[in-house]
Amino acid sequence: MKKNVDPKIQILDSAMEEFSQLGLAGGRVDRIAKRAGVNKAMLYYYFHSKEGLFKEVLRSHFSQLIPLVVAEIREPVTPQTFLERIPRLYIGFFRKNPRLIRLVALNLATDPKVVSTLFSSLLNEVTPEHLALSISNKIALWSSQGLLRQNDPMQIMINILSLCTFFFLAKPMVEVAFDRTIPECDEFYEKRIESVVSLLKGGLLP
Amino acid sequence: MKKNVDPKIQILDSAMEEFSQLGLAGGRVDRIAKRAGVNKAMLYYYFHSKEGLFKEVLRSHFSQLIPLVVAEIREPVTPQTFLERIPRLYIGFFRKNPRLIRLVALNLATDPKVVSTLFSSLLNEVTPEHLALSISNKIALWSSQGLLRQNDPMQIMINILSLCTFFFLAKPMVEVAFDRTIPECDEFYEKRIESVVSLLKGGLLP
Amino acid sequence: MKKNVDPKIQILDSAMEEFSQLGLAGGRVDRIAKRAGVNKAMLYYYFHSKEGLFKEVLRSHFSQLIPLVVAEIREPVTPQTFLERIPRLYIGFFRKNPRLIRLVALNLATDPKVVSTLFSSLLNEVTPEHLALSISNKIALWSSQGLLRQNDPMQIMINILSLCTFFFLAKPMVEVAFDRTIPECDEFYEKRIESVVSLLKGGLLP
Amino acid sequence: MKKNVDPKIQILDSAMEEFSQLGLAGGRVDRIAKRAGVNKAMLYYYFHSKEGLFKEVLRSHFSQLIPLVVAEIREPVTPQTFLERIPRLYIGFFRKNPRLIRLVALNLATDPKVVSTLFSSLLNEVTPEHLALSISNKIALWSSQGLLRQNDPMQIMINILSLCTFFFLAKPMVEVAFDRTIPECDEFYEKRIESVVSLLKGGLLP
DNA sequence: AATGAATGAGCGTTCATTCAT
DNA sequence: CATGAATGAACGCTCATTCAT
Repeated sequence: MKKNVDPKIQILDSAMEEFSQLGLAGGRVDRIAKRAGVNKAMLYYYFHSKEGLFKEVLRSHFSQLIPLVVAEIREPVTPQTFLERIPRLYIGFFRKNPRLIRLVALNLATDPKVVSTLFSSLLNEVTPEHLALSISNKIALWSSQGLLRQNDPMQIMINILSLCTFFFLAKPMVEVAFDRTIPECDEFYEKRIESVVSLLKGGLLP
Repeated sequence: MKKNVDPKIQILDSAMEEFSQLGLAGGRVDRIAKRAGVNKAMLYYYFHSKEGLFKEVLRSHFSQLIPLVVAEIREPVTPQTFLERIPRLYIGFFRKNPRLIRLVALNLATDPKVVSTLFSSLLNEVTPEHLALSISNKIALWSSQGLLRQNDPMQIMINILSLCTFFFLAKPMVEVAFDRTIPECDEFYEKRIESVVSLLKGGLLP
Repeated sequence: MKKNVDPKIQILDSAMEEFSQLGLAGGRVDRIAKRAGVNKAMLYYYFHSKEGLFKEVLRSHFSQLIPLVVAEIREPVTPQTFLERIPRLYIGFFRKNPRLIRLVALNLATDPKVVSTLFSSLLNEVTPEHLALSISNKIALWSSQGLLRQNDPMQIMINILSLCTFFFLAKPMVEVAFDRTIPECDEFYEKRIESVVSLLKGGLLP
Repeated sequence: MKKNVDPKIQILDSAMEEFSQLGLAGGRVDRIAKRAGVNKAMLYYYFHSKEGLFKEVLRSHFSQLIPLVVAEIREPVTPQTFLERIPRLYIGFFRKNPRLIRLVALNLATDPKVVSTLFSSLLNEVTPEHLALSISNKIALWSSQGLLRQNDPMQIMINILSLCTFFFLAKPMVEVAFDRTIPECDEFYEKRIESVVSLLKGGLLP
C-alpha cells in the first residue's frame, strides 16, 4: 500500500509475515500480494515461484545474523568473555527477529535440506572457512589448553544454540506450563541471558 | 494395507508420518488415507476433520511422554540424581519419537495455542496439580535450601528442556555447520546426554 | 426414537419432515434415519433408495387428499354449494398438511413428471374415470345449463386450485410484501376462505 | 462456449438454467461452469460461492419484474382497467420467464427467507414506499369508495397473484388431470387471461 | 512494470449406497 | 431385521500459476 517503496522489499516483508506464521505450505500467495499492495503476478515476476519467494525471505533475514556472529568471532576473546557475550548476541538478535526463528523452525521440520543448504552457503559467502568450524577450532584450542571443562566443540555449540534459541519457539508452552504470561520486556530477557550465561560459565569454565 | 489391524490406529500412524513431515497445512488427507490403506471417508468417520485428526495425533503421542515424566518426578531424588536422570529420560524419549518433536515444533510455530492447550489439558488429566508446577516447586525448594545455584525454577526448566530437545530439530543444521553426518547411534546420544548432564551439574549444583 | 412403532411409518414421517423442507436433492439420508431412530441401512431395506423413499412419502400423503375430494364430488350439489364447499375442503386440508404443499411444489418445479404421474395413478386407483374429468363434466354440464358464467372447465379448475393452494407457498413473500406476520389462526383462514368463495361466486355464478 | 460475451452474463444464464430445474441444492457448479463455457473457478471469482451465484440469479431476474409493475401502478387507473391489465402483465411476464417462477417456487419451499428478503429489498430499491403497500393503499381507497366488493387488500392481492402465477407451476399436473397437453401458444394464454380477468371483475367489481 | 482475468489440478469434505456380521 | 463400518464418486471450493493486454 505504501508508495515510493521498492516493491521487492514490500513483497519480502509481507511474505515474511505470512510464512513465519503459516509456513510455506500454509502461506497464501494472494494474501502476501494483497498485504504487499502489489499485483499477484508481480510475485512471480520478481521471485518466479512461491518457493522461490520463500527461500529469498529465509536468505534475506538469515543473512543478517551472520555478520554479527562473524564480528564477534573475529575478536580475540577469552572463553569467559565469549560465554558472556554470545548469549546476549543471539538472544538479542532473535528477540528483534522473532519471525525468523519460527520460519527456520518450520523449515527445519518440513524441509531440513533447504535451510541447511542455505545456511551453509551463507556461511561460505562470508568466511573463507566455515564459521562454525572457526568457532569450533577456537573452542578446541581452548579445550586443549584446559580452559574448558568439555572437549567436544560440537556438543558445546549445540548447548549454546539450544539455550539461546529454543525458548523463542517454546514460549507459548512455557507460559501454559507455568500458568503465567511472559512479558516481552527487557527485564525478562536480562534474566534469561543471565541464566544462560551462568549455566554456561558454571558448566564449562574450570 | 495391513489386515487385521484397527483402522483407527492405522490412520493415526499414517497421519503422524504425514503431519510430522509436512505439517497440518502441508499434510494431505488423500496421502494419509492411502498410506493407512483405508478409504478417505473413514478419516472423517473416525476423526471428523483433518484438524481433528491432527489434534488426535498430537494428543496420542504427546500423552506417552507424560507418565514417564510423572513417574520420574514422583520419586524422591536429590538434585544431583534429578539432573542426571532427566536428560536421559527426555533425550531417550525423543530419540524414540523423532516425529513428535517435529510435529510439536511445526505446531508451535504456526498455531501455538493448539499445542499449548493440548499440553495443558494432558497435564491436568494426569496430575492433580500441574506437572511443571510440581517440578517447579521441587526446584524452588532445593533452591531455597541452597542446593542449587540458580533460583528461578522457570529459567531452569527452560534450560533443561532447551538442552534436551532443540538438537532433534536442529540436527540437519548442525550437520551442515560442522560438515559431518551425525549417526543415529547410542554412542552419539550417550555423548549428548553426558554433555548436557555435565553442563547442568556444573552450572546448577553448588 | 419412539419404541413399539412401525419403523416404516417412523421413516416416512421423518422423511416427510426432511424432504418438505429441503427437497429431494437437499434432503439427507443420514438425517432422516437419525430422526427416525433407525439405522440408515433400514431405509434401503424398506425403500431401496432415497428416491424411492421420496416417492413413497409423496404418495402416502397425497393419497389422503383424494378420498376427501371424491366424497365431495360424488354428492349431488348445486354450483353454489360446490363453490362454497370446495375452498373450505382444500384450504382446510392444506392447512393441516402444510408440508405436503411444499413437497409437491418442490417436485413440480424440479421433476414435474414424477408428481404428475403419481397424481394420475392415484386418481385412477380411486375412480373409474379421472376425478378431474368427472369434476370437469359436472362443470361442463352446469355451464351448458347456464348455471356458470364461464364455460371452460379447465380454466375454472385452475382458478379454484390457484386460489386455494398458492397462498400456502407464497405466505412468506406475502408477509414481507405487506410487512406483517400472518398468524396461523382460524380467524385468518376463515377470511381467506370467505374471500375465495366470494370471488368464485361473484365471478362464476350468473 | 460463445465468444465475445461477458462471462458474468454467460454464467448467470447457465446458472438460471441449472437452478430453475434442480434448485440450489440440486444444482451442480461443474455443470453451470461447463454450460457457460468458463472455468469453474470463475464462478467463485465473480460470485464468491454457489449460494452467492444463486442469489444473484434470483435478483437479476426478479428485478426485471419490478419496473413493469411499478410503471403499471403509477398510472392512474380505474379498478376496472386495473383488473384488466394486471393479469396480462403478470401472465405475460411469467410466460416469457418460465424459469423464474420455478426458481422462486423452489426457493420459497426450501428457504423462504432468502427470496422474501430479496423481494423486499428489491421493492425498497425501486419505490420509496413498499410497492405492495402502495397497491394496497390504492385498493383500500377504492374499497372505501365502494368501488370494490371486497375490502381486505391483502386477500385481494393474494387472489390476483394466485390466479396469475400458480398455473405456471401446476401446468404438468393440470395436463395429467385433464389428460391433455397444453400448448405454449398465444391462444391458450389469451383464454387464461380472459378467465382470470372475468373472474376478478365478476368477483370484485360491484 | 503492472494488471485483471483465466486456468487446471487438487483440496478437504460429503453422500447415497452397500457389506459383513 | 438390524447394525457399524466401509466405499467410491462426486461436490463445492481453493490455489499456485499464467496469459493477454
